[in-house]
Amino acid sequence: MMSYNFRKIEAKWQKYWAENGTFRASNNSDRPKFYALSMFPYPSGAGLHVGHPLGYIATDIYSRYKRHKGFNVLHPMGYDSFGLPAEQYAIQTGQHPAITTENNIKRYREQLDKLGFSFDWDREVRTSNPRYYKWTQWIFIQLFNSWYNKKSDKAEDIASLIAIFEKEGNENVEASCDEDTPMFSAADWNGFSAKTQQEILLKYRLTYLADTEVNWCPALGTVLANDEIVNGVSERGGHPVIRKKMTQWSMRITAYAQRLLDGLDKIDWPQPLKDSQTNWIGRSEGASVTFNVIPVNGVTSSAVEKSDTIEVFTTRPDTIFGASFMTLAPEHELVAKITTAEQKAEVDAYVEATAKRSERDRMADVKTVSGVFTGGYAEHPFTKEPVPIWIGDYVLASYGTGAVMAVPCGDQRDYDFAKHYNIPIPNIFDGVDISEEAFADKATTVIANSDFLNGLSYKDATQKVIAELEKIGHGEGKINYRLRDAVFSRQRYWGEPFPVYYVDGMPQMIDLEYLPLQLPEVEKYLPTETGEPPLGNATHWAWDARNNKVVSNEMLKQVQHDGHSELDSESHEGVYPLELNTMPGWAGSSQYFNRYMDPRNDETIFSEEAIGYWQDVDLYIGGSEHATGHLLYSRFWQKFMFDKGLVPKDEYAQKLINQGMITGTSAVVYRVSGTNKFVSIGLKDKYEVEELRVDVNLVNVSNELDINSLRDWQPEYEGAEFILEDGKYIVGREVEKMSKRWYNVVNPDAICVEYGADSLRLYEMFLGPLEQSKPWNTAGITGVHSFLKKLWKLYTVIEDTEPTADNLKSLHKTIKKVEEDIENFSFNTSVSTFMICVNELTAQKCASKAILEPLAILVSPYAPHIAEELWERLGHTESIAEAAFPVFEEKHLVESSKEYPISFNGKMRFKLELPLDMGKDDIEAAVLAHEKTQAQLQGRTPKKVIVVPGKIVNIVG
RNA sequence: GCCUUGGUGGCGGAAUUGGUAGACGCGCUGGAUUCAAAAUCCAGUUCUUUCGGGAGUGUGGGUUCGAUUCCCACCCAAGGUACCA
Repeated sequence: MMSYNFRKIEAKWQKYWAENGTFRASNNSDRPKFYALSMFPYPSGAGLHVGHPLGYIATDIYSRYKRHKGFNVLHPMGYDSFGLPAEQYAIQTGQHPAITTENNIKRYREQLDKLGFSFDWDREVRTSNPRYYKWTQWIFIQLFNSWYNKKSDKAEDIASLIAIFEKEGNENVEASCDEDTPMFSAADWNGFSAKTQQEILLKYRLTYLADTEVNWCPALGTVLANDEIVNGVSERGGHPVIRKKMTQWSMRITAYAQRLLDGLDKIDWPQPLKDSQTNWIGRSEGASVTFNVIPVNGVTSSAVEKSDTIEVFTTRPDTIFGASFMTLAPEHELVAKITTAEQKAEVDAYVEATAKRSERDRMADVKTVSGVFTGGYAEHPFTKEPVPIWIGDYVLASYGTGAVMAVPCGDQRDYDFAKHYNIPIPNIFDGVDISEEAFADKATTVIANSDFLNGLSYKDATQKVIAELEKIGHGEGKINYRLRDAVFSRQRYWGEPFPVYYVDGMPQMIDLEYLPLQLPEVEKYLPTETGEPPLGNATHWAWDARNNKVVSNEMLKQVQHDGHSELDSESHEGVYPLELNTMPGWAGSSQYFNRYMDPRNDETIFSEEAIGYWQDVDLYIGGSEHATGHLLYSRFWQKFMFDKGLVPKDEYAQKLINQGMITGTSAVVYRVSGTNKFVSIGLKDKYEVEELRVDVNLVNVSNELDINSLRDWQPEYEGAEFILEDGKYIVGREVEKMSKRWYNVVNPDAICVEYGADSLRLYEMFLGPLEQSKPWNTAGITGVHSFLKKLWKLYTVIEDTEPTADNLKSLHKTIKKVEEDIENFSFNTSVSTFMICVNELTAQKCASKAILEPLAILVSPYAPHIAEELWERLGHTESIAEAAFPVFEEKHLVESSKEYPISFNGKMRFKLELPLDMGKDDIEAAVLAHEKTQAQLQGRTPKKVIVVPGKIVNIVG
């Protein structure tokens, strides 16, 4: 038999699988279904590094295992191919993002193919493919045409809302809607103009237009995310950033806050991930309380009206009698109104200063207490005492109502504020000292100095005060969520276009049959000179609503408006401007898992048969960095789809696993300061040195640097001198994130060439538990590689002989362990188990087909190429992929004797072989009679002897 | 600060319901084979030791015949989150 030629074997079977469609999944089968999914990648220009396939390998092992177990397995792969890097590249080079993306996908595909995954490539999706994003646009339209009915607790068609409005107005409607939605009767509704009706409906739709405050960078012409801003200026370029209101599409995800929270109990997802979603949603129970603003004599801003109120949300309504002031966010709409003449200058200055700070800045600076008194007062709803109104930037406009009733004795922030500005701190807790800090322990709270709440606990007082508030019409129990509606517009080119055009400023959806609305070509990928998004550069970007097609912008009449030229939507009979924003990155990934079920369907997003058969994802593996992004938005869309009766499950992934990060092991060289001399690590302490990273690929297993290759690597090393130890240059090692800047990125390609995909797959699993992050060190791969060579050797002779008892024991031990491991996603321990098994069978000189055949199947999910080759060698003509998983039989593991560990006070001191059927007393006698026992005891009499038959003997004394 | 996860040899890690700590692999040491190297094979490899043994799973306590495993307090690291009313 030839040696293990993995290159030939792997190429052979990869070709075989592709040609035979081995992993093509059918949408109907008598076999039970199993849907295994890995998060699809963004195809970046850098290609895959060894960290990427970790999750894919795990999913692949599980998929292959399930196939052996008789399941009809769906295991698809695709690309999240809209995104910023391709657009950034286009801005720099002018190359169309579609071309960049296509090239990157090609490279990804080549790399993935080399790793031997059992993907059903016939089902590949790409979010940037019009045939795919047609359905992203379609879902957007579904959301637009829906509202959330809190009575039925689900999304309903907007038509049902209109019907209610026509019949009874909105008084009895309980819906998730904008805060500023006015009340109207049926008569009002029917009297509204069509445009007004549209405006009102927009306040209810699940996707809607709203003025949202964003971080606008005028120099870059785009909105920046919080983490793209550093110290108030853009991270790229250092341009100033301002807070600006922009009209943007939003997703009413808040409607689903409670259901997103409740759903977490039903799914088997990692606890940390559930926790971060729970925190993100941020449910808090409390009450909303309304304070009337007191008109003050001598207020220049006599705008204050009797009816002006401040609504606050509090989780501690029980402490309402301790409220000694109120604090509004500087942005609060009432600030200007209630500020008195004396305070105006100070307040204005404060408001302006706050506006300059980014939200992130404000939040990072927790220590500084700052605020200004407005001069205004509110009336305490119970005591009717005036309560001074302050503004302070510790109150965030975006949370709750942007106003708090400050109870300094019970809240540390309020306490600090009150201390700083000498505001009284009334104590409303019984027997508690608040001279040093606030008292916030709910559990031991006893209310005092609080009228009808005196003597009550937190719980009772809360209940009572809410009832009283409701009675006097000053508040009610309320649940508040931190979760905010998600902004869905991006001022970018490379994303899904909205299927939206505007008539008289009101958004209109393009009819389903004319989708997809394809991304237009543009000359430049930057914002326009007038600050419009890149799509504003398109010359062919207007909607002809009569012929239902995109037409040239020239069809739109230009009119003068407010002194500058604007598109007039009334012109040219039925030609209207199209939306210029595009959808965000998470749009395409929010339903891709369902689309895989029926990816070539152009009639519907997926057929009822397909979704009816596959139902949901059984196993989803991906990175934890998506915890509060993709994994929350996709749950939201799924619940919406469920409400619409489009999917049978309201949670799409039953089980989810986060694979850990693979960190890189950087190589460090030490340059003697001010010279071009490099000193080996063992000698570095004798010099003053700087640490520099060099390419890890220049270093061998023993941390020895290949100096000649280093000289070629970068010009700065060409003339370098090296101070060696024992004739070698030894580098230092540093474990850090795998990244180009540390030169520690390891590509799978070279490893596949040198050791093969099976070695790489095994090694990635062998590194450690799937969920944990662990350092990569290519050196260790020789261990699994030589295991594969030993495995190969084991099949040199194959005979039809009866297996020995030892053979069977080795095999069945392995079956049991490997099966348990796969079920528990403990793939690292399986690899050890295989090694042990092969070592044992080799020692036993096993050649029995009855052992080697099932062993090949066991190995096949992990190292599929070699398994196929061995399977063929065993005489099979069909792929091993569908071979039945071996069945574990206990009888082969039954032992007749046990090597008992004999411990003294819990410490094992020696071992003693005894029959397993020996009784407790006999064991005790045998152990006590043993000479080593006597030596241990040194004449003492044991106080106690614990015998656990089949396990252990412990002697106390 | 809060939440979560983790802390075991030189390194990655194992120990499934409390029962032989360090499986398996890397690296290292010695040996065989070889003209030599690679590859392969064999032996050893937690620390300590007066070679009998003793200590040992981040630290300190506790429960137990027995604790890496359970409980309490603390320390450290990684990730998430943060003036959330």
